[in-house]
Amino acid sequence: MLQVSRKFEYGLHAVTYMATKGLGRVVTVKEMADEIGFSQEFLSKAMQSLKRAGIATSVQGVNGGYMLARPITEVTVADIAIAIEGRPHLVRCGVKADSCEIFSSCHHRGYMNNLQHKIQDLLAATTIHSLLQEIER
Amino acid sequence: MLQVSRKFEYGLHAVTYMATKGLGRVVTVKEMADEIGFSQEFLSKAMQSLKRAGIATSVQGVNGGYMLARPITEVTVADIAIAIEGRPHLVRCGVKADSCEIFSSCHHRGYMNNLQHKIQDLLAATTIHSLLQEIER
DNA sequence: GAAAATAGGGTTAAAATAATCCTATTTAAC
DNA sequence: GTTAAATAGGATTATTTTAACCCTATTTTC
Ligand code: SF4
Ligand code: SF4
Repeated sequence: MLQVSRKFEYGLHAVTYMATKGLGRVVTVKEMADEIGFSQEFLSKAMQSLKRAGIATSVQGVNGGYMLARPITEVTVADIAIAIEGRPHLVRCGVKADSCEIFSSCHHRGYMNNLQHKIQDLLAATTIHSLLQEIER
Repeated sequence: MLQVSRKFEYGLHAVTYMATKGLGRVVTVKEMADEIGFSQEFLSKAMQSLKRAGIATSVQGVNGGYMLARPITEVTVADIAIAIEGRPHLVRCGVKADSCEIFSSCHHRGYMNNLQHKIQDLLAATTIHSLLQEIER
């Protein structure tokens, strides 16, 4: 319950890795996978999600790779979570109303949605910049 | 990602149901399952967890059932989550260190654990009493 | 044209969650 | 004391979600 997905962790590690390499530097998935210690294939999927969300840009072909698309003060942990998992839904009815058999009589929805927004706000409160400072390697 | 388990929702509904019935009243799983619209068997498991955690007490035998063990101002949503799912672990290494292949070189753990505690605090900030008020049926 | 890289569809494997089944025990009522 | 209504809980199965893997296409530099 309430566990972050592996793909999100892959993505977050990739972003902090790229951030330490500087905004202009192009890094390959292979390089990141080796450095961080992740599976290249799966990390590649995470990168594709980050690209689609506009967090990273890619360069194809030989000498290609990924780099951050925006300054690290303007990307939050929430952005990465949303890029990779889509907007989080604490309860299933948020995704699809009729996926819950008691939807019409449920009185908890408001509170749950509230909670969800607060969690999202928590994630949005950390930028990659502040995360790196907190990490202080 | 970050979705609450079904069992937790069962448990939370059961607690708010019992709360509206008053502290002394004994209610059966069958009654709750019918009223709320849940599967009796599965709700029963949730109730057993609530009992073990000291949130509900049970009376066995004919005319038996469950009732709340503590005043609703002293039970929080976090208590229910912990009773049912155990303490939440946002990342797998929280449960078991060697479940993550990059554990020894990971710099994100501190932040993740921090985040986890903040989420737990969010849940702990709502008592059943305040939840009922927020719900205002 | 060869090689190195991203892009991405599709399938399989593993794990977590949810649901069900079944039996034991407790206790009130008759 | 027998029956019926209830909790207690182990065990299994089904379903869903997540993670991993495979394979091919495309892009681009040399
Ligand atoms: S129980 Fe309520 S909040 Fe949870 S999924 Fe169903 S309708 Fe949504
Ligand atoms: S990546 Fe880091 S935080 Fe996540 S499970 Fe592994 S060690 Fe823990």
